[in-house]
Amino acid sequence: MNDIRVLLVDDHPVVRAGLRAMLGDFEGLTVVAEAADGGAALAELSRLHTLGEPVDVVLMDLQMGAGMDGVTATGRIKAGEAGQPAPPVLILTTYDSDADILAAVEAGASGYMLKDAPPEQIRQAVLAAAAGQTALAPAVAARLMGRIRSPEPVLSAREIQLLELLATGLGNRAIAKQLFISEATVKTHLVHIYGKLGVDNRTAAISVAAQRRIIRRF
Amino acid sequence: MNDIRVLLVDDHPVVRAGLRAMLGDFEGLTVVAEAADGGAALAELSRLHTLGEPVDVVLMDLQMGAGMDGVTATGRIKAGEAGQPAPPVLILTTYDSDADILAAVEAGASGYMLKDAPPEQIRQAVLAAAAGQTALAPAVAARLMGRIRSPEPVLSAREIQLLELLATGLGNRAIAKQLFISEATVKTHLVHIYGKLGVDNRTAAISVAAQRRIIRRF
DNA sequence: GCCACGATCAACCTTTCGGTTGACCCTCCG
DNA sequence: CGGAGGGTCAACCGAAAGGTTGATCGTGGC
Repeated sequence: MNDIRVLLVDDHPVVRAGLRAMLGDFEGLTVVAEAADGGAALAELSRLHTLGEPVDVVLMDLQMGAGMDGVTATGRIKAGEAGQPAPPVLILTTYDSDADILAAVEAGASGYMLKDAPPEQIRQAVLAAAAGQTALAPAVAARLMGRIRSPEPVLSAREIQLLELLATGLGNRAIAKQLFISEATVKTHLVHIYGKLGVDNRTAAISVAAQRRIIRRF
Repeated sequence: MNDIRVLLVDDHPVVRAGLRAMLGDFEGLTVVAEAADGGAALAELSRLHTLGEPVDVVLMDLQMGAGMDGVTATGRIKAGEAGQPAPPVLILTTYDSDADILAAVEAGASGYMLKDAPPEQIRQAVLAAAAGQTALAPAVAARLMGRIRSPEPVLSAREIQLLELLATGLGNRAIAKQLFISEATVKTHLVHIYGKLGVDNRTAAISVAAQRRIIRRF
């Protein structure tokens, strides 16, 4: 049986070397290419596709320095920009905030692992992704489960998106412009957010959201 | 001539594997031990010291999940807790905020590299550290120079105190009550804080202060 | 088909915040 | 001694944010 062909996407040479060494030690896995950001990843995928050497799994970081970020890249891969059929994308990143996880899942990622995971867990996730299954880190899975049957009110994806802009210090007008909606809508969302988080102003909302890891920590 | 003996300290197995593979490819370097956090690093150093196999360079991450962070560990190593003479500590991390760099330098680090650096640069830095020299990533060096030329305005203790209450989501009235001062005074302080941080509202102030680690992160 | 719900927008009003000016007191330091 | 700088307070004004009501639209479930 042929090896599972993996593309590594991470802006840190150190991490790429680590994954190469780590995955190379396993039977049945081969790292066929690497990319330092989302744009390079798309190019690599296209190149390999036209060569008739398709990739079985993309292992992708989310934060990528200056280049195209992982969520954007995942969305474009899934849109078929680098050839059909689009390979499964397994996210491998450092953070596990609700915002990151939701964005990745919505972009079409088929798994979400954390970099502090033991090697064997990462290998299992790659195998699962190659088999068309979904693989979530235990911490991530727990977080998603908690979202489903939690007594606490659940924030919608849009509300979380707003919350993140809020945390950068933008005013309502600026947030409205960023999201291409009216200021009135921003205010409506904020009222909902305040209600769900049990606060009554934007700074308190940021504080609570950061503490509950609804948004990425500063 | 004997190899330079390196201790790796990083909470991510992936990163440790990468550094091990990367440094192992170079002549004159040997990774003799690894640790997943500051506490384990101190233990490893002590153990190797009593075995008569001292470490020449410690390669240390700053953010270390749950365990002891890199700055604290560096300080304690330099205090001689893991045996004298204390080996040089080279910081290898993802972030290059002023607060991180300054804290590391003050703790006694003899270098500060970023994880997105090319392998050769990291090798050079390890060699420099082993030789008792200082090695800074270009981006880090530039940042330090910039600080000297135009030193950032310094927040007073009272202003930082205010900033911390601000970050909990309190309004001006509540902050005033908490500090036993009038609301007018709170507003005066806020205007000063905004000026020093280069922002024009309280949420942006929190964002900037958290990023520069003027206040503790959420 | 209808209902629930999220997302969108508008109008209105109250409260808070941001920004300014000017003032007083204290301590540290040259 | 006298200035510099931090901390305190007041009054004022315009801008922004908070809060309410009500409405439309689309999607997904029953």
